[in-house]
Amino acid sequence: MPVKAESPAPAAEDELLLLRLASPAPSASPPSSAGEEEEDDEDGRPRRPQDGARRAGRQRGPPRAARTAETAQRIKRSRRLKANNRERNRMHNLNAALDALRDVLPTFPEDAKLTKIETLRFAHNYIWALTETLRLAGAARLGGAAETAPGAAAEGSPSPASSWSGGASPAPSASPYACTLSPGSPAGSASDAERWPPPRGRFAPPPPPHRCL
DNA sequence: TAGGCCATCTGGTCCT
DNA sequence: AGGACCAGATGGCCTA
Repeated sequence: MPVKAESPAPAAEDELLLLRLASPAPSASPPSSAGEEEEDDEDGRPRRPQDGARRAGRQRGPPRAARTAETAQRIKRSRRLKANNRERNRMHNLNAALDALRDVLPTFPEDAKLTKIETLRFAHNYIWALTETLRLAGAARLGGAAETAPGAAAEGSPSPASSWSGGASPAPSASPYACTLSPGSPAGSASDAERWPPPRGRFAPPPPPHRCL
């Protein structure tokens, strides 16, 4: 399965993150927000002067107001980091689900990795094709010979079983894969994002005639 | 080098 | 209040 080594192991990843966050990384964060908080204290806690020091007339550290502001800043930063962590995990979960989806989708060559958008579109079409196959098989079992005749499938497209079985070469001619929307399709234009088949020689079932993602 | 894809950070919004 | 979800911004990597 074509899973790119994209992220370190979760535990190590967290440590990496902490390391990165502990030192102001030059490239890790966008300029819009990078300067927002500079605080990378060693311990992350506001310093509390010893009792003796407090009496010493000379105040050590920033004045009280500054300290509370600093604390607020620190709390804010801490929450942000936690939110970042959650967001990262969320996206990792999403990617894991996407990988699981990739695993059950046939591709050619087998180790080709579909992009996210391709995976979703392919899955959509694949499900449609499987559904169509089931429908036609059921119809055939019921003796609907006329319905299984070539070209009798949805809108004149060939039977899915014949059209995309076993790594058949994808586009015979442009139209069945081009996703140029049958009439009434709600999807707008067949932009480059909707090109079909995908450019890297992937095996792809025909898109459903009703609508393209 | 431009463009596509991706991971990450971030702030806003909604929900529990 | 805190977490989930979302969309925008940004920078890195890869390929044509």
